[in-house]
Amino acid sequence: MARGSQHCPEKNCFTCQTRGRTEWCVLEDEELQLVDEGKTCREYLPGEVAFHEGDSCRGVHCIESGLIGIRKTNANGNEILLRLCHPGDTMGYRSFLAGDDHNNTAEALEPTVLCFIGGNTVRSLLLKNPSLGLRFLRHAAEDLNAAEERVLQNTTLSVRARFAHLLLVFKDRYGVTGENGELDIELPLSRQDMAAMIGIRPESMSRTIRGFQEDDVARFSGRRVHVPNIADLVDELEMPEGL
Amino acid sequence: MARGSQHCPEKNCFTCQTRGRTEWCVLEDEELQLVDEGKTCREYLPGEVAFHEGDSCRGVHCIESGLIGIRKTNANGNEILLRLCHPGDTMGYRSFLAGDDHNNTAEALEPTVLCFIGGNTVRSLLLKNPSLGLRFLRHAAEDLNAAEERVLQNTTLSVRARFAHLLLVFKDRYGVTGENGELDIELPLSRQDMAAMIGIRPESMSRTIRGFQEDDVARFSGRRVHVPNIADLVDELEMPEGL
DNA sequence: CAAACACCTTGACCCGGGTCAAGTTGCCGG
DNA sequence: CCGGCAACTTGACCCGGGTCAAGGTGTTTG
Repeated sequence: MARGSQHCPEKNCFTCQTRGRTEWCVLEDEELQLVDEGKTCREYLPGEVAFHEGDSCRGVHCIESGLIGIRKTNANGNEILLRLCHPGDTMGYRSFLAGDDHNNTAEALEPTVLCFIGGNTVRSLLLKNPSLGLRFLRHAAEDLNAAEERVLQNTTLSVRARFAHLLLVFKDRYGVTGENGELDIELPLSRQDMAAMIGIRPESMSRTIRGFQEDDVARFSGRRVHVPNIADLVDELEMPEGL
Repeated sequence: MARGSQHCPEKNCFTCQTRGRTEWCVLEDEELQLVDEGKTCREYLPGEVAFHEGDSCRGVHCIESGLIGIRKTNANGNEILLRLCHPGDTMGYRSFLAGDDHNNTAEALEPTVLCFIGGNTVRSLLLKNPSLGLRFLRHAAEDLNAAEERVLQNTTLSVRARFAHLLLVFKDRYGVTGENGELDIELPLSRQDMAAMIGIRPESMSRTIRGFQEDDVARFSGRRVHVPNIADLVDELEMPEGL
């Protein structure tokens, strides 16, 4: 195991770039002070794990910078990548609130700085400021809709359609849209991690990519993707009915 | 469309059998009074729908008695049965809290009585009593874990394993366990609805059932299931590694 | 520079489950 | 008792994606 992890210069919640767009934006200065004093920051290198499935959940993690992948493994050793977490996202709040152990694994996919906020701090904040709870509730509701949507997608759509869908999701955060329906994306993931996101094997990922290139839906070069016409990508979502 | 739906004699929240085990158990008498006065009750016959995907969400529904199936449909017309809701369950709180339209459909699978609680009532309760919000938050967290678990199951397990899993889930609510590992279940669903639960076609459901019978894992007769040995059912979950 | 290692790609093969079509069974209304 | 309809079953066929095995490519390490 790489010895690259380390405590890093403490970050400051008051000047945190992302706070305005997160659950924590509802905190009063006095409450934020509590967070700021109680938190611990740490840097993770790619491949390092912030928490494992089964670890007891002692608080929540907030992403200051970087990229985290949430993985889940089943009894047979199969693994999928459930979702990506970006700066500003708070991780582990569900296990924490449900009073469970962590039920998935958080792994850094890029160099990442996490702030850990202990359970006692979170509990007292929830009591002090009920709107924080409502914020998390709203977030959980949205995540839940996304997860159920995904259950449907994974059981009904073909691999091609699922991959097209994934690219369209990446578009919003990692894509640049050209004037005439063109699209360029800088992929945040390796092929095998993309495969894990849509629940297939790396070999199938390769073949799907090849398929898209043969049909001129998209052109891949390393982590760069060029889509000549977004409409073609959208069409992939509705393939089943060939008429 | 059957004209069987009707307002039914109003139910009383104070004497409701299931309240003690639900989110609403944290309400003070005065608050419960609000719910009781503001709610509307209605009976639904099998096949009737309480709300459709896309309907605007004006409040939450609480199940007094009966059984509800939550369905979700995608753009290509494929449909799955996401989960079942039982007496005491509150439905629609996620769309309500996220401020979205309903994103799935609630259909009665048995004669069912629902109490509808309007959005204004819910909002004022959440403000009055923050622990209600925390209750729902906890519930959402649990649902989310279940949904993510299901994403994993559906993409990694075989149909046999998924069906075995479904039967084991039914065991808790609809099963009677015998002394020597025997198990009898009274299925709450038709075959096609079971198929929809694990994301397969009715034909595959039939074949899977036949497979279980041929291997003496379970015997099916209408909605009655007899499992000679629960251990065999559990083994089905771990098939992939045949060693 | 070479060796080692991860990641990716390709081919050959196979099988689980979807699809289509044709029955069967069971239930309900007249 | 019969006719009609929905749910269920069965068979034949096919194809998408998994699996296994063998390279290829690129990057880090000694």
